[in-house]
Amino acid sequence: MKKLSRKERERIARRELIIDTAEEVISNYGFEGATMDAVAEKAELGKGTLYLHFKSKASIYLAICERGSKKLNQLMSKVLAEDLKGIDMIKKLGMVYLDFVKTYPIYFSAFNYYENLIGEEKLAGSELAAQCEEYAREAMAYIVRALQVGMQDGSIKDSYDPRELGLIIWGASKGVVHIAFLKEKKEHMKILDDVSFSLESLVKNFIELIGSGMRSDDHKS
Amino acid sequence: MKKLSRKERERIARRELIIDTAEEVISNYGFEGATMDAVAEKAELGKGTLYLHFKSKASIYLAICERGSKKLNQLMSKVLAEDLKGIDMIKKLGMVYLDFVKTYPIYFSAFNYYENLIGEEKLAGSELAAQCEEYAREAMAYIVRALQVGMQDGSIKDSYDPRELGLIIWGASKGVVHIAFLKEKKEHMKILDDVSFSLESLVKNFIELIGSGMRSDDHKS
DNA sequence: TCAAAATATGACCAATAGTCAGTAAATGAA
DNA sequence: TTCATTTACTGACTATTGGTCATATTTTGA
Repeated sequence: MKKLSRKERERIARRELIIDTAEEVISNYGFEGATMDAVAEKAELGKGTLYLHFKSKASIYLAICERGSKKLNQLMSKVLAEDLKGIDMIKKLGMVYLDFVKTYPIYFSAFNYYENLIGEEKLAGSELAAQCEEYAREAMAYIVRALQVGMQDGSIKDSYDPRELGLIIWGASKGVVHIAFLKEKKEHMKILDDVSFSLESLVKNFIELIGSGMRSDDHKS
Repeated sequence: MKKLSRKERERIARRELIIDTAEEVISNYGFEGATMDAVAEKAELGKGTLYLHFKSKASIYLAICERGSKKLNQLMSKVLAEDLKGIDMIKKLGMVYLDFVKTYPIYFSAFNYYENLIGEEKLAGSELAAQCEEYAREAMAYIVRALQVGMQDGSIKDSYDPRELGLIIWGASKGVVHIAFLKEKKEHMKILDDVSFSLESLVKNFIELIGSGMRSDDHKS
């Protein structure tokens, strides 16, 4: 048992090494520009070895996506554990997401990559894709939970269906952060150059905007 | 002059044919799966001919993106011409966008494709990319204009900066429609299966939500 | 009528994802 | 320790596909 355990640990370490290296290469060359040969060389492994751990290039990207989802969910779960009004939980979830994107831009890119794959087979029947989906479901559950808390404590209107509202908040948050994020990557997107607001300002105002839309009347300022 | 004009028309027709065919092939095989050979064959042209009109595969995708932007902007400009309260213009712009995405899903995909390219060179110095950017800027201008109308006619709070609010609305709308759109592509995204709302319902509620956030107090129900 | 210019073509090239036959290392029984 | 067997690794090779270019075809206009 000990022996198997060590082998298992080594196997996992190899896998992690590959993912680490892939993140590094992608950071330097982008998702398009990163090649399997480059990853193999940087990890000091033969290319074939990569394929012992991942069945395709897309799989590695999904693994990165999985890492990111896991990390984000950990951060979100902490917010849920705090003693806050529902409306403030929602706000804090928004800020946590913004912070996450700024701290780990590569995971944000990986999420987009993943979403673009949906619908184009490739990830059909993939273990990793299923895991990513599960994490996404979990993240969604946190948002819905916070909304329910808010409806319970009276800080959020209960005229919306929490699941539908959750989906809206999730989508809208991603959209706003996405657009703010594009702005940070200089070059192009001159539309954004006209607007001189920071990512923070944008997200805070967004949270404020939807916040005042969903806040129950007896909590309005 | 007549001769040159005819040649010019033929040249444009060829170009349009290629874009039409590319749209068709992409619809069948996805952006990843579509190959230049497939487009050439379907258009009954030699592959080299494609490169007389477009300098790369990405260029064709950008051309599709440009078409879509143009179309969307036409639809948006009509809304601006209507005699509506600013807040209702914003709502209508949202519905127009939703309708656009449902009617021309390929353009929505093309937009996403375009955005993913931003930052990864490839479209540096591209004529088409510049045109797409210009259209995006124009779309943004419509939203800002509608907000200004609303602030003027009193239907929208003037405590926000219209440009910042415009960016938020634009990003959030895209995010919500995006997530609702993923739902339509069956398979995967089980998170969304839990939620049985239609794209319409989602977008309407979203518009309602941000609407009540930005509506000026003397217009509140 | 025909030479020159413009246009079209597909065989070819380069890059890269993915494979596999062969090699090396680890294991564990004798 | 030895060696057969299993496991892990490798990089040369294949297949696919975006992009090029020498050649062929068509159009032009003198």
